[in-house]
Amino acid sequence: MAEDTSSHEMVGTSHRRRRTKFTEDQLKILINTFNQKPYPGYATKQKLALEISTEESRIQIWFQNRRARCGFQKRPGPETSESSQSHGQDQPDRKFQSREARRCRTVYSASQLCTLIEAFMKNPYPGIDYRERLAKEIGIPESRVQIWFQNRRSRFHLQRKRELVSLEPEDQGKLEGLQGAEDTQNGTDFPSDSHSSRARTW
DNA sequence: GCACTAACCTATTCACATT
DNA sequence: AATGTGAATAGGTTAGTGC
Repeated sequence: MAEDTSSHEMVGTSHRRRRTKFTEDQLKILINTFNQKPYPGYATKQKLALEISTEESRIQIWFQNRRARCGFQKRPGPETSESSQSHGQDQPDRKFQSREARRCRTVYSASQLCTLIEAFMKNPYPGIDYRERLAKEIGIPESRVQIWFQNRRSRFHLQRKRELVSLEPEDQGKLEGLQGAEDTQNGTDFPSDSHSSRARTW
């Protein structure tokens, strides 16, 4: 109970969301659903969220963590069902998975993207407070902002990898050295203030 | 301290629209 | 068909909470 968004006043790098405490009843419902459907679709998650009065994104995280704890290690596989034998080695149980529909794809307007990109260039690891502010500003749920940042960072990393591969060996050395040096959060160097050259293909 | 677990991360894949 | 990108996933780490 030490939280509350004012405990640290920070630039936004790592201020986490307040930890959710599920009640016994909530957990009962979650576990029950999990036992029947470890990979619920969006509709199920929404319904659950309503039922136990929490956000859908919390349900999503709970299922992720639960699967990890329960040792799930196979995706349910694309809903092609019978067709994917090529790598269908040892699906645990291919019953429950005529996969339910995903959340509808969010379509961002140009101005929303502009705001997001600008924010990303300032800070690729925004804390909960900043994400919420941003979400409010552009009128989309905070969970979407979080996912957008995740995808953006991933693609940034990917882009950098590709660059490294295409560089001369000597330049690679330089770059790698640099990386090690300014490594911030997770072993990466993001543009902290000025984004470099390519910002727009992804 | 330690165990448990929500929150968060990267890397990868899926899915679908656009080019 | 290739590309771009939001959504979902596995698997890992960080950190709050309760004992």
